[in-house]
Amino acid sequence: MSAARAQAKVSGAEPLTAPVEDYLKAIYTIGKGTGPAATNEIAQRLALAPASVSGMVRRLADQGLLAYERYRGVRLTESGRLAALRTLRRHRVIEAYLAKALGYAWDRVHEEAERLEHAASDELVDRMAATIGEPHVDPHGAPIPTKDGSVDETEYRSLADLDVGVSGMIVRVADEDPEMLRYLAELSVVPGKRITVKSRAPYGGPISLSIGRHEMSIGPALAAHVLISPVADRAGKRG
Amino acid sequence: MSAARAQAKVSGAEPLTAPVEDYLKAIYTIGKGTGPAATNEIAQRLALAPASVSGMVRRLADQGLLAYERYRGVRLTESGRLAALRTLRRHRVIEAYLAKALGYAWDRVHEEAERLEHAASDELVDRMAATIGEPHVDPHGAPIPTKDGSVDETEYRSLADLDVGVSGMIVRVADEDPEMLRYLAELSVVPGKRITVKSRAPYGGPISLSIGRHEMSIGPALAAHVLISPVADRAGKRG
DNA sequence: GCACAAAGTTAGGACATACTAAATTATTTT
DNA sequence: AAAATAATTTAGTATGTCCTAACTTTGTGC
Repeated sequence: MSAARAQAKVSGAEPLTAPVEDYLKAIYTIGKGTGPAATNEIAQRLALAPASVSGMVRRLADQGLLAYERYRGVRLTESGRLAALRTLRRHRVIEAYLAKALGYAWDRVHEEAERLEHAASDELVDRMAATIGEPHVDPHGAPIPTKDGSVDETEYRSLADLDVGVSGMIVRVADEDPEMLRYLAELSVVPGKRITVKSRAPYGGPISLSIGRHEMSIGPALAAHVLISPVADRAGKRG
Repeated sequence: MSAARAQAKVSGAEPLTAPVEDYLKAIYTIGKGTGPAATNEIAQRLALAPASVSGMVRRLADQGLLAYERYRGVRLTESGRLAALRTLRRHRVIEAYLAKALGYAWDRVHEEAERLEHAASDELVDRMAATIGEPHVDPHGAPIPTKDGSVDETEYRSLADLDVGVSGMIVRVADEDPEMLRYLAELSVVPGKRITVKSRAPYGGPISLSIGRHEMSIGPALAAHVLISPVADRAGKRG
């Protein structure tokens, strides 16, 4: 497990607004923590006009949350990264809590968490986490940052990239599209399942899989949203 | 138990903003549901300048949530009253849930609920309520409105108004001041306790009480925040 | 290396919410 | 009923977040 650690600079910060937290989250996930994020991509992820993003990133840069050069995209500063991780922790703990303590279906937790993450205090989130046994991942397999800003940054391969014959453990699926999540659950494509790629049709054709006794085939667009931790198969071959 | 019922006019409403919900809640509690609320009182309760309230109530009136005549105060319309009750239900269910399911102290639930009430969906609130057994009151004894907009509107007498010798059951205490709540808890002045007024000093002097074996005395300002359901005492006398 | 496309920014404006200061209306006192 | 006081509103302004339209910069293809 590769973990990134952050110096806990105790910003004397007033609380961030909901839109600001959303920007930071988006920039974090685009840049995978430290990388740059393009204006257009931020805009797309937040469903905003690019012009709006230009304005906002300037303000966030003034507040010291971003490093920003005109026309060059943005990058989180250390304090911006920590703020993003706090929000991400909130979001994922809330998702896990809703699923485990309140019986939410896994395709419904994202939307609810998306609002609650801006209103829940750190104390509430910590109590939720404690109540359900300090989970390390949310219901879709996304790692939950710790209070001090550590997070598992292992990069997994997507199911779309696995070679034929390779087996792996499903570790994570994309969490935003409820319909997709329901479909995946129907197919038993959920974190923790062992999966084997049986065959792949060329030119974007279907990928055939087996999970336990079940056989199925899915398109590459869907497969790209399923992340896999490779494990040796019978022949000792790796992905 | 007197209950007020409301015709569930299914407004095709976009969700209300947090400030709007706060205004409606304030107006509801000032007017006890149907009465008028003065601009100044709304302003005081929300810690805003009166001028800000004038502006807002006009917009709310335009939206059909309030009946408003310049210089005459406001009154909730039926749809405004229902919206206020929805928020109040959210708030109180959340308070009860935090206390019962997550171990929050009763002096901390208000602040957390104050933020969550604007972010929680009806579904979440209903699940919370179901999980803790559909409570009828929050941790401070305030009645929880039902989903269809009914609420117990019984008006109780405050401890400050009880005559000497009278006994009663504590049904509710004011919920906003954490320090006061901690003090009351220390004295066992909590909902459900049987209380008897032993004596009252004149000119705003202390009120002497007994709760079980405990004897104590408190000032009238504090007593005013404790609501009592009168019960016959040994002599059959009533408050 | 120039022209065009893509990406990004600025300009100007809207809306919700808040403020202070000044004006107005309502109420109370004398 | 006039004057004084209290309550409320209007006027003008600020901030945060968003928009569209027009402009500028960057990068690509020849």
